Amino acid sequence: MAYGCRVTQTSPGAQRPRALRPAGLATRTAIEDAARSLFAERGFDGASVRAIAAEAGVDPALVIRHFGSKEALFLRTVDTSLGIGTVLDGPLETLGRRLVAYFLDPRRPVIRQRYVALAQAAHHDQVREEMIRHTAETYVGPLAPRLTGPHPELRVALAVAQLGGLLNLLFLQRDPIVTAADPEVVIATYGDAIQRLLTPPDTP
Amino acid sequence: MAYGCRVTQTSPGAQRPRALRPAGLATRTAIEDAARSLFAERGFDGASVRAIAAEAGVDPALVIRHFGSKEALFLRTVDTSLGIGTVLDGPLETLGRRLVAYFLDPRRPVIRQRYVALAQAAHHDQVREEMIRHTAETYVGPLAPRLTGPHPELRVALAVAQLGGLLNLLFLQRDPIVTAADPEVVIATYGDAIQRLLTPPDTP
DNA sequence: GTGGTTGTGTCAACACCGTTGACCGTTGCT
DNA sequence: AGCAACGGTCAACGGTGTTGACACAACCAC
Repeated sequence: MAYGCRVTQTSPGAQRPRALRPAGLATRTAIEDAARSLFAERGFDGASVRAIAAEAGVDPALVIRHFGSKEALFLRTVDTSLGIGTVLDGPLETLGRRLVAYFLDPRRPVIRQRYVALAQAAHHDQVREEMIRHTAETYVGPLAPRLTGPHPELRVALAVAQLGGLLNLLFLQRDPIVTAADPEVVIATYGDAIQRLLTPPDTP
Repeated sequence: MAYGCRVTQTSPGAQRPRALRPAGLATRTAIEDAARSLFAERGFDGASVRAIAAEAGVDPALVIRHFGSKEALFLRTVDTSLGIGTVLDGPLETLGRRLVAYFLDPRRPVIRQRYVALAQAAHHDQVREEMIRHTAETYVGPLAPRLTGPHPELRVALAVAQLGGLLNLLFLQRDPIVTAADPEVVIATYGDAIQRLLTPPDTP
C-alpha cells in the first residue's frame, strides 16, 4: 500500500516522475523531438510509437513509460494552437480576413502538417477535450467579450467552426477547387463570411 | 498469365467476382448489413473487420476476399451523401438556413453517426477522393450554375467547407457551446453566414 | 459421367500496432 | 552501507488488416 511516486492511490493519471535526472531528461527531449518530427511528417496514425522510439534511439516501452500513452505524448508534443497567438489581438473589424490569411500564408507550411496530425488524432478523447479547451481559452474567452449583439460566445464558436471547415477542406480533403483558387479571393470571400458572424452588419 | 476473372490484366481494382451465386450474394449482403450497422455504431476505426465478420457469421478473411479491403467495404456500405438529396432543390435564397436545419434536425440521428464514421475514415485516400467527388457532383455541379456573381464554383466549395465545419464542431468535437445552443439560433446565424457565400448582398 | 474451372469459404499465419509486466543497473539520499 | 526510486531493456500480450494455402461445391464442356 505504501509506495513511491509512480502511482498514487487514487489518480492513475499523475504518473509522470518528478525530479528527473539529467539522463532521463535528455532521452525525454529526444523522444519529444522525434515525436514532433514524425507526427508532423506522417500524422498521428502514421507515426507509430515504435518508429518514434527508433528515431529517438530508445526502446518503444520507454516512450510509454515516460509519457503514459501515445495520445499523451501527442498532446505534450504537438501545439494545438497552430500558432495563432497575436492574430486575435488586432482590430475586430478585419479579423475575419486576417484569420483566413494567417492559415493560408504559404510561409507557414507547418500549419498544414500540424492540422493534419491534429485532425487524425481528433477522435481520441483526450485530444478532443484539449481542442475544446483550446477553443474556449484561445478564441471564445478573449473574443466574446469584445463582440456586440446577441449570443457572443455562440458566434465565436461558430466562427471557429467555419475556420475549421476551411482547414478541413484545404488541408485534409485537399479540395481541388479551393486549392487551385487565388488565395486573395478566398481570403476576401471566406474572411467576410466569418466577419459576418463576428460583427453582423445590423450591429454597427 | 492466363487466369480467370479475379484479376484482370491492367486494373487490380476490378477484383470483385462477376456472376455471383445465390450463396455468395447472401453472405455478401450479410456482411454489408453488419458493416453498415457496426460502422454507424462504432465508427470506422472502432469497427474491426473481425467484429463485422463475427456479426455476419463469417470468417474475417472472407470479408477481405469479397470487398478487397476494409476501406473498400466502407465505401460500398456507407452513404457519403448523408442523404442530402432534395434539400438542394428549393429556392436559392433560403438554402443556407435549410442546409443547416437539415443537419441539425433531431429526427435524423443517423446523420451524426454517418458523419463521425466518415470523418474517421477521411484520411484514407480512397475515402478522401470519394468525398471530393461527392462534393463536386452533389453540390458544385448543381449549385454553381444557379449562382450569380464571380467565382461560383469556389463559393459553393467554400459553403460546403463552412457546412462541414459545423458538423465537425457539433458531431466530432461535440463543442459544448454549440451543442447547448438553441438550434433555431444556430440555424439563423450560421445559415445566414452560409447564405452570404451563395447570394452575396451586393448581388441582388 | 468425368474433368476442369471457378466461386465460396475456412484456417493459420504474417507483419504490425499500443501497451504491460518482469527484470536489471545506476543514481542519489539517508 | 543500505535502500528506494529512476532509467532502461526485453519479451510478451491482445489486438489490427491482410494474405496464402487449402477444401468444398457448383457449373460447363466433353
